[in-house]
Amino acid sequence: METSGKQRPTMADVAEKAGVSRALVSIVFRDQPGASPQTRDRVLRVADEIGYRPDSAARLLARGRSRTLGVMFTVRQPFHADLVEGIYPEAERLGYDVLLSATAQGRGEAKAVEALLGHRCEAVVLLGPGAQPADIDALGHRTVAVSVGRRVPHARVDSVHTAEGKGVRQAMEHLVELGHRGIVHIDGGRGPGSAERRRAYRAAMRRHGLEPELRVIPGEHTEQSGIDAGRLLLDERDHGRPLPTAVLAGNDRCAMGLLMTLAQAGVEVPRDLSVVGYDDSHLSHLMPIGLTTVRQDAVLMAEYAVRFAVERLENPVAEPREAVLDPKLTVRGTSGPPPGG
Amino acid sequence: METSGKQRPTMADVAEKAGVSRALVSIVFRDQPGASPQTRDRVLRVADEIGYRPDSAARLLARGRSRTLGVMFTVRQPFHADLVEGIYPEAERLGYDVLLSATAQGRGEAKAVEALLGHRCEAVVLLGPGAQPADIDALGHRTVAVSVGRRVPHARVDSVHTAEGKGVRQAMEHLVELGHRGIVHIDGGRGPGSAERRRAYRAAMRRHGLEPELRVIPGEHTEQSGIDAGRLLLDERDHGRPLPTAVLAGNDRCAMGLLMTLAQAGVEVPRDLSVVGYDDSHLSHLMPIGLTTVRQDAVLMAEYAVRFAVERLENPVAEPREAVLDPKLTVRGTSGPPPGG
DNA sequence: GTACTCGCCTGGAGCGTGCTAGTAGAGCGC
DNA sequence: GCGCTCTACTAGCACGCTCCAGGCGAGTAC
Repeated sequence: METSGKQRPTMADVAEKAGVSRALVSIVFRDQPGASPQTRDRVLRVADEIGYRPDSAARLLARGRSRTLGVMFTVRQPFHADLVEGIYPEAERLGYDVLLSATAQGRGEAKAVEALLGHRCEAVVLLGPGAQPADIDALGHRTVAVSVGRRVPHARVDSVHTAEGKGVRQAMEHLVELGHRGIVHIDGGRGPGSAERRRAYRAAMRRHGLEPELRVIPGEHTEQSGIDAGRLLLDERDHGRPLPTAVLAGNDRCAMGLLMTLAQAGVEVPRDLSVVGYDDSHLSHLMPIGLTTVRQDAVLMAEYAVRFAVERLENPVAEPREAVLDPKLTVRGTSGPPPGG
Repeated sequence: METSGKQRPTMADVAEKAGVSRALVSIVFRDQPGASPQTRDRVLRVADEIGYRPDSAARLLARGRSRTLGVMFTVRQPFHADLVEGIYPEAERLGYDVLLSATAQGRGEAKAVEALLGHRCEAVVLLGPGAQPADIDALGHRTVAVSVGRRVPHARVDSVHTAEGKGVRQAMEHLVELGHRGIVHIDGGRGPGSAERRRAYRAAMRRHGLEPELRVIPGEHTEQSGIDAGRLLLDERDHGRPLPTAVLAGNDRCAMGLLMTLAQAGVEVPRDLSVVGYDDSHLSHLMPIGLTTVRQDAVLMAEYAVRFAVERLENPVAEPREAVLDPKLTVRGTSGPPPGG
């Protein structure tokens, strides 16, 4: 079997071998009317035989449109993985191709987006973008863009996110009902949704008359942040300050870091301390007792994002839209009544 | 500011505005000799002004080569994230573009690879492929392919993996030296490298005269698998069978699941039980006490993979190559002397 | 002077598709 | 016979770029 060095077969090859014109092959492959069933069959058979596969570059160049959606994401965010898994099927359903571009060390968001645009993506879906609102707005002017997990108020982009306030409120109600008063929040810094979550936490504490107990530990959406916060709390305990009875983490990753630190220090969850996360990424199910968390429906968010992008492509002048999904508290094993309660 | 409906600017636009030919613009953008510094400047300035960005589809179509590497990966594998982060810079260094295609629910490896080939990737890098060797071989005949983390003995693909046996051996020496005898292995099922790791575990147990203690718990490379194994062990303990004193997990994810289960059950690591992982993915650093694990150098593996792909593109008839990297045991906090030792 | 090289630049032929306009042939009504 | 429609098909340009074969002017060697 001859192997390499071969040119990949083109439409012309198929056309010649099937004894038809290139245009006819094109028609067959686009599933358009204008070819008899017999010819259709023959063309497809020949194509399969010689291993022909339409060249998306040429195709893309020829028709004006690429029908491709670019997705910018961060490799290490489990929640992004959930979103990506949701984006693929919905895009396929609407006849769009998906191109992924990851941010990474030495490859910032700008670079990742450039790569997507260079590949002629018609729209860009940004998963939890950390860029300045002004930059996002600028991008929205250059192309169709959708921000997922972060609202960008006055920018020319659609956005999909959850009602952060509502989610936090549910979590706080849950904890307060269990009897908690000393509830600490580890926040997500400049991460998507953090500001809203922080605000809602503060409001909930005030509403329940717990203002004296209000405390926000600065953090970010990483495991390390949870670990750091955990160490801080344990350290303080060793110096006389009692542990809070519950912690509302910035997201699941942060909660996981915290849980590990606590476990290693012999603090039993939820007996000694309750922990609530945010996202309901796949991580949450992994804990043997399960992480109590605020569920953001990744699949639904992904579907909205794709649909927004596609619809805006069809009607570019529409006003920016915003989908605000209802989060839902998912009570699992890491929350319970406070020690003395 | 006018926004949408605009055609994206082309080379011709830049050429006209700069008062030169299209070919000259092309030269400037490819950074090739044949343009004076002044002209170069002017062209670049004009291009920037009108927001020109070379169209990679057209570019790709025009030169025969796409200079694009396709990467198939699994969104949820942290180690893949590490690899992807290593692939980007190396590919860029060698002048290649990177396209990612994820496997996901309802999107198998075949589909992911098809997408890459449709986009004219010259080579495909498979991260931990689970496909049949025959299929991988077939792919290797159709295009340049590199398998990472899994050797595919008689196939026409290059591969990069670590000397699994060596890594396991180091881990086992470490545990035995600490005084462990009851060492259990949770294996990785059909996951990449699992067979070799399992074999090396068995050999090591025999070599140290621990054959009676030899035990392999079937698993896979997921957190869930670690959780299940942990539950199994705890369950057995409750029915009288003593816990092993050490567990060699199939990979880090598995180890993490196990650790969580243990922590929740009050089993203290490493006092009551030592745990060793495999991969040294970012997870490992996250534990407060750190996970003892066998380090696979993701960056180095990524570099090899990219280089193999590129070199084979230049010389397609070369014999398949195999890079076997030395893993290195990284002792952190989850391993220590056995309870009675 | 001629002959040559060298640096800077242009014209035009592709690359593999999509798509529009058009053709050949069959069928039908008159 | 003619004119019409309909199906099955084809010719050829366009897409935005690369790259090759030059061209033009200035410098250099003889």
